[in-house]
Amino acid sequence: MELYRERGFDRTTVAEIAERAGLTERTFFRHFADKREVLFWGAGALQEFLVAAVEGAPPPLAPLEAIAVALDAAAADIFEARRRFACERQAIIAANAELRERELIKLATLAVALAEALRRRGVTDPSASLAAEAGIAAFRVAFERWVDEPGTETLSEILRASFDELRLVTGGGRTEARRRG
Amino acid sequence: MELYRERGFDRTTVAEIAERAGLTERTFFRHFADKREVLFWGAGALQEFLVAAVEGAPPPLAPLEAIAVALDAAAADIFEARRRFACERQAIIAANAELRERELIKLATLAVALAEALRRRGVTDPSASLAAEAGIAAFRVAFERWVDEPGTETLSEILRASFDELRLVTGGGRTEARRRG
DNA sequence: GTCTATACAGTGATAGAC
DNA sequence: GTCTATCACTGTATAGAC
Repeated sequence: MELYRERGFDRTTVAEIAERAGLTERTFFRHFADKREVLFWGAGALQEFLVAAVEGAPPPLAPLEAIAVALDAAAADIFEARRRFACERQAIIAANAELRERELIKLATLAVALAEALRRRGVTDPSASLAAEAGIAAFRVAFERWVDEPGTETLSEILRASFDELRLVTGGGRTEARRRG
Repeated sequence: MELYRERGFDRTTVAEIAERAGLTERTFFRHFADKREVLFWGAGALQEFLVAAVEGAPPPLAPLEAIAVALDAAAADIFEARRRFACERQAIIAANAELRERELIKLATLAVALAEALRRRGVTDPSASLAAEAGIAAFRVAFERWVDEPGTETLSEILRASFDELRLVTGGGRTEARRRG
């Protein structure tokens, strides 16, 4: 992370990382499948957290609501406490195309896992996939705003607004007829 | 494409591609930024088509409906005629993690472009981003089913069903109360 | 015996100089 | 278009820790 921040991702060699960590290059690759993976360490734990939250959501909740509840819990319990780290990490990722690719595949994997969790709740496909994908989209939009804007709004709050917008935008037929509330 | 199909993406070297095409390795990299980009040639044209379709959609259409109309046009005018090619290409991509990453970034780029097109229609953010992302999710789900199932259903038909499901799944409050129709 | 690290020697994608 | 360097990543053989 230090090196990536200091000189940028592609100006950093694995040899340098290994040296600063006091390890050999080969050992680095034993811990991380590739140079990018360093930045995606927490992804596994986050996914487990969210899957458990979806599975544990109150039974009467509709698919998208179960996803919303899970993401909201992650926002409050995981992200809020690590805002500075999340911002730095996001800056590094945003500056590099390869890293953005990896980020997208992590989110796509997450969506697949959440769809599976929904199926375990009895939701059938394609509803399960669509709810998971749409929920992740709402999260991404919220996360971006949270990271970009220095405001005092919590991720939870932004996330709820994002889900409201999602329901609005997919809800109506012609024109923006409905109103929030 | 031949080589990727014959021996797989990562068992194919750029030297081999260049040789079969009667070019030097360096020339290959003059045409394609990297080894993967070969498979994503049409992406630019598709994006232009969709952006134009969104901008040209009837003004009273709500954001998601404009996206749906555009994707439907692409399904009928572009994809349906190239089903065999689409399937082969998808098989190559599905078999390789790096290629799946590239595919996702292309779709994400497309979503951003469609969101911009919506903004040009007067839709504000985050509605524009959410409609674009949700629409792309519906398309992806439909495309997968079209490619995987050997049925006679057209992509258009599957796509419409996918959008119906999306509206359903994001529409209700608790439980799957509403019914299709 | 299993786990974790190292040393060493490639292969092949990609960038730069000309 | 050619030549060449860099560097991510892999295969394999080996050795200490528990």
